[in-house]
Amino acid sequence: MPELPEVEYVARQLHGELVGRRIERVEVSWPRIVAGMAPEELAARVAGRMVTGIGRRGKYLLIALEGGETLIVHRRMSGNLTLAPPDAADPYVRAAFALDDGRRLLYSDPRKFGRITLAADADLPRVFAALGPEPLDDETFTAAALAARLAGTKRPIKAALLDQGIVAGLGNIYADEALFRARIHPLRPADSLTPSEIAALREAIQAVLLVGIAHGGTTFGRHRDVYNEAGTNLEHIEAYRRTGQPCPRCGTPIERIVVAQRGTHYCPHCQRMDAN
DNA sequence: ATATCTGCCTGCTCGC
DNA sequence: TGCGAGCAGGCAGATA
Repeated sequence: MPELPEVEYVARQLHGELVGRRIERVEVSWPRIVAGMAPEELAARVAGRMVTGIGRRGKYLLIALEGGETLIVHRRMSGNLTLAPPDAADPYVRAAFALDDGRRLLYSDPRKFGRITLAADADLPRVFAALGPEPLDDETFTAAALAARLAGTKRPIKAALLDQGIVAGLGNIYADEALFRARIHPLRPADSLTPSEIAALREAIQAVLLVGIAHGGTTFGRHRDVYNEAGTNLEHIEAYRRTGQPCPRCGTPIERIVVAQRGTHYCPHCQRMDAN
């Protein structure tokens, strides 16, 4: 699933490919992909505009357009953004952006969970008001800030990490990886973490995200980059979906439990319920 | 208000 | 071998 690293990697690629290009036309083949307005309205407001910048907030990809509006793309479970050659036949394309150089930026999504919308730049702070800090921003994502958001909630720490209001951009893969790296049991009540554990968790979150970005993201299922290439970060995954396989640190078989309705993978030896 | 549950979707895996 | 059931899971919206 596309999480922060998968979105960030694609954002960096798109920066080089799209900035300065003009979007001449938008074709939507699955109307519900467009959120907040009719597909025809989005198409009309985007057509003819030049791309002025690419950004990311949490798992949201931002395509800034001249005229003060920004396309917001969320790939959810199975969405990909690719610059396909003209003959590419993909039955899952839900929207296509025709560029002024003849290429097309395709949004492909079998599950149809993804969403594309358009917002005025002035409204972006309000659109993302509920999102927590960017985990790779050292100014806002401090140990103190993380501690403050975890205080007062007894939810399992795994559930808290999946809450985009606590920290933006983590999904099931990198939440499991961060907890494994920080040696924290996923069921630990969020408000029971010690200051040193919170500091370790913060470091672990940043580390697993940076490793993910460096390897083009984790391709477990369908994630592809802009050039339709799979990411190679699966080789660096230590816990997620490794049920029964040996822990890279101690050799104990990785276990799978369900936390907050989601498959959760951890080492029962390295990640104990009692605080370290 | 906060925390948990349901629906959205379809490709894939598993068991009979 | 074929087929149906169940799983995967981010997020909006509903419910407790």
